[in-house]
Amino acid sequence: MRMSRLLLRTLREAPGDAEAASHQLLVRAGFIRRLSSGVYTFLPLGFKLVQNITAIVREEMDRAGAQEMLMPVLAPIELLQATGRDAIMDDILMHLTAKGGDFVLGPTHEEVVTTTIGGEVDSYRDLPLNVYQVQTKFRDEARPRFGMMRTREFIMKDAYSFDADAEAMNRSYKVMYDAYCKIFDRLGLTYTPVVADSGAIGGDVNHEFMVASAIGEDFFVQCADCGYAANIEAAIAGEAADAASTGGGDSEEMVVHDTPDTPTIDSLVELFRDRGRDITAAQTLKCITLKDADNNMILALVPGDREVLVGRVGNGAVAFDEADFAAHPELAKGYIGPADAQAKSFRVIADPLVRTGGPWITGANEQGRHATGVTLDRDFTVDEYVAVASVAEGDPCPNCSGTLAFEQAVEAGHTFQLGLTYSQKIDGAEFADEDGKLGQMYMGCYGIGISRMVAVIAELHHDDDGLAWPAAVAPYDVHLLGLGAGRSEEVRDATAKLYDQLTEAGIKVLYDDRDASPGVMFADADLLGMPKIVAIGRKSLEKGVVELKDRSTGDRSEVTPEELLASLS
RNA sequence: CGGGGCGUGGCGCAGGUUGGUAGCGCGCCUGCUUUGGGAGCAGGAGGUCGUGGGUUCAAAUCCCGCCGCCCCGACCA
Repeated sequence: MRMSRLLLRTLREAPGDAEAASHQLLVRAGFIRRLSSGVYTFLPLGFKLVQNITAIVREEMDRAGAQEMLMPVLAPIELLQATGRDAIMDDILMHLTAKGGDFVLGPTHEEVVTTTIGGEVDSYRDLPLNVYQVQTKFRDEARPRFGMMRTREFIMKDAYSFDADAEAMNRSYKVMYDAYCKIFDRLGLTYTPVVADSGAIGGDVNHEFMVASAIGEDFFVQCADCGYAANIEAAIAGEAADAASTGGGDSEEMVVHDTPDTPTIDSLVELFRDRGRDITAAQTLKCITLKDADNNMILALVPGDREVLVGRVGNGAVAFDEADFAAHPELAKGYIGPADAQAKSFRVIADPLVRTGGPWITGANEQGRHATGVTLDRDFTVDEYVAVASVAEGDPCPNCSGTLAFEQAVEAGHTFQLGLTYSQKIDGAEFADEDGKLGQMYMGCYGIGISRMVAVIAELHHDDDGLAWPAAVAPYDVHLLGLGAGRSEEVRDATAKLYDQLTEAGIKVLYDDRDASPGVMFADADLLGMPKIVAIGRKSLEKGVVELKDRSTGDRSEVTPEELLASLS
């Protein structure tokens, strides 16, 4: 490709509203342009990148036995209603009313694929089956972020496996899991598969493929000793977690203190420190009021330095909202304690850490008052122990004697074992088994955000001068610069000749044939980030060589055109 | 959805408190010179100052509403 004809405008300065390095560089290098918040155009160079990433994903999907197809973007709302996801995913669904009825723009395709495959598969002989597509998805994200990292319209590869039983589903899952590892290896990403929470997709076993990054929206924990890795939402700390202690011993009296304006743990800790008592958040007891799907009231207890993972409570539990507190004026919001909670119709659940810690500093159930020396089984009782506390850096590993470290990361892919979650709710997802009995298909689903990969790879592969694409995804293999070609016929001819030779050899070349100054050419080449930069100028011509620079390593060498051809083909 | 910030040529910004016919750098066009790490000179094009209303002789500037964008949080297959 001759640069003089390429739709490309590089920017010397980053757009003022771009924060992440990948976002700034992708815009500066002319790969993407924003149309609206979280809605982007891929310009020619950016689209080549998308195509290259997609090609790798396709190869590995095909190799793993998955078959590519293409489902509609439009999904009838009735289909989502059948599984209840019209409500579950309500806040991200984009609706569209058309002559044929009400639709949503597909945010993911479990329902569509289940009904489609259900209609095609009637026998166990048709299974196992794995289908995939590469398609634009729509999610009305509350907050698009960091350029291509989180957008409202994005390209995704989603695959779905169908099996006759759980064991076969496990095998299909393993094949996909391995394929994902190959894909991320080939994309030049350093990743960690972690045990994850299944969220709105549902199902049991699932893994997120995490890429460590300072702009990641997720955190996972990892044990350096045994390799255990889990999203913090799914992570469970080992039993031997150190007990927090107020140092007062079991005999510490319960004392109520006036603690005005301390509705949060932080403000409480600060107040005690101001009063000369040096406490930490871990010595306080966090009491969170919840209600479940049957409107039962639950009080969840965790040490004050932890969060309550509401999803672990079960039965659709959610935190009290303002209306709930308004309906229960006897609860002193911000000063709730566990004392006599059962008398207020709470079921008290506590993380096991509550058993090993204490005495606690916690709410005294009166506005502006807290109690110290609050002791388990003397001042309050627990109905059930559930691991509802978030893990903390340094917690013991659940699998070995190591400790857990935190890592910030981007979710690059996610694989789920869905089981019968969808096939039970969608009509027709049945097949005749060997005995002629009807069974339901065990499903798995597997997603990779293709357009997000553009941002993730850019985050990992750039420096102060610009992007540095891995060879496997780079839009072009070689960026060829004709230094001063505008005034030197020799240089122009030599560069054009090399361009033709390289192109004939099957090498993808971006040829800078613009009448630009050498500085502009070098700067743009570094910004665009093709793996090899080859410069020809009067100086190198005199020596009969070309200058070769490896964009990633910065290594420079002088080689003859013949040597260059030989090394690249 | 809560908090904060910002909307002025394609991009980055100044001007705004003190109202008086819009400016700088980059980019773009023409010409000449220049050419190994974002060239110089000269000339030129391009702006409903997000939008609607209000105050005023006069609004980019002051007041009110709305829209959009970014960051933090909540949320997030």
